[in-house]
Amino acid sequence: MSDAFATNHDSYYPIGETIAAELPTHRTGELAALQTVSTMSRFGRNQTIFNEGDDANYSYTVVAGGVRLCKLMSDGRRQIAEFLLPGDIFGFEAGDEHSLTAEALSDVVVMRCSRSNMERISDEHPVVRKQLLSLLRRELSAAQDHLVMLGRQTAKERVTSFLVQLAERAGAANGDSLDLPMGRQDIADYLGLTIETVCRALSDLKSSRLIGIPSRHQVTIRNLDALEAIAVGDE
Amino acid sequence: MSDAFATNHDSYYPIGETIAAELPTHRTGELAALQTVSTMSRFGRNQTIFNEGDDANYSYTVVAGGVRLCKLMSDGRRQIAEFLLPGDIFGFEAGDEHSLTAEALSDVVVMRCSRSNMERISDEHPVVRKQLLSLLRRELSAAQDHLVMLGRQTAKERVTSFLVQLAERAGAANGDSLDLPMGRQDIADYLGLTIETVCRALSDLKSSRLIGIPSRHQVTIRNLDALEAIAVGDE
DNA sequence: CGCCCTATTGAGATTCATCAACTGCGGTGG
DNA sequence: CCACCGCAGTTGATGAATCTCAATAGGGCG
Repeated sequence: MSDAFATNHDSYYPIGETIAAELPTHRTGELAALQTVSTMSRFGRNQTIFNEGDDANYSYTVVAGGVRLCKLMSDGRRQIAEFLLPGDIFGFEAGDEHSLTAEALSDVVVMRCSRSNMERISDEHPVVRKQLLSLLRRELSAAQDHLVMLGRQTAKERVTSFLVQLAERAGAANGDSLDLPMGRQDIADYLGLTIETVCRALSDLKSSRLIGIPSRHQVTIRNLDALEAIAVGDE
Repeated sequence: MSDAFATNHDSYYPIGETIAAELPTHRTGELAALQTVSTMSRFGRNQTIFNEGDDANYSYTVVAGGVRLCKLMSDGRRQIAEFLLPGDIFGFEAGDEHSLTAEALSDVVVMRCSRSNMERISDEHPVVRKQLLSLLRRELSAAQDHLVMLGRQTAKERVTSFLVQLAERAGAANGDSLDLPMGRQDIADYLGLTIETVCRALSDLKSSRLIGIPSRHQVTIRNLDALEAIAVGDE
């Protein structure tokens, strides 16, 4: 879980377009205002961005790469709460401390915005404020779906739901391939399963011809309808 | 799950103190402003307050009794996301629709506030706005803890964590008794277990003398430290 | 080419779910 | 006042799903 090679570069950007150009606008939308007061940072694979319990001085937006947000139990058990892709915002906390640990799934570029700037901007711009509120509620709603998955779905249903989620997020259809920026262990920790169970479920879907697995980090959707049916429990 | 006897009475209150007096102030705090534009309603045990997918025209505050928020799968599997006690706010949604179903655990009294009033007040009062934001973030943080429970804890740990949560919420110490307004099936659906497994775990804790079970709806805390240790996985 | 890391597959152990019987309590009515 | 009924909870026996442990495979990189 440790990574020696990773280093962390900060670089100050003037303002605006260069950064904005890299962001999928459908996700960040009007939060663009934040970019004007943000700093770019870079993290290597498996590097920690912040730990649960750290002072929550900054919020972040993913620019490139992927991030996982997780909780660790004292004996090492891990639960991943969320995978973040470009455009996603994280580290925007209730209290003084981060409630989750953030780690880079792959090499990742993030924009960092200080808490005070965040608050100032959201006080000044009702639009930004509403967006942040709406962001939180969407996250809450996503967490609730995640609860159903962990509490009431079988292993196969969880893995399938996960793939369907990714497919929807990417707007993928039959024949398209999905990128899996995370490893199998990450998927297992997101789904509350072991890595072996995840593998078996994937192999199973593959031999049923619902998916293809051209490489470790790619899955081809072959029959999205069937996957959606399995995800909801219609065998 | 259907209940014939339950009926629903609405009654308009003038303003203020009579209602405020019934509320535990530590929870609602300055959200008191909402009370001035709220309506009181009453629901019987197991009665539905709103369904997932219903138009989210109102937000609610529990005044007396308990409420469960849950998700249902098409085949009847149920996951309870949250139990609400007096002072808790719910039904404050991201989109046009409620993302969860709300049902009365017992006979319950709620204050209802229209979405438009809610938005107007939160636009006019920065304090209320910040409180709602903070409320959402606390809920999100609670949901994340719930994810760990469902994804990574054993049955015994889950049941124990649940009791510890209740004890903390009630500020209970060794020797104190907790009220369990919900039934065993509700607990099971909250913890992602079956009713039998919940029973066995409770019986187990009882025979280890960590708790007492004077009645169906009460649990006596005998050794909170030991319970907390089990909840975290220190056998 | 060979090593290392990740993923996959296999066999046996364990936890929890399922199915079924029984208990205890509160309410109702004789 | 007591007997019966019904529901919620508890306990027991069995089985299935998933975890654990172990061996094997595959891909990228020095």
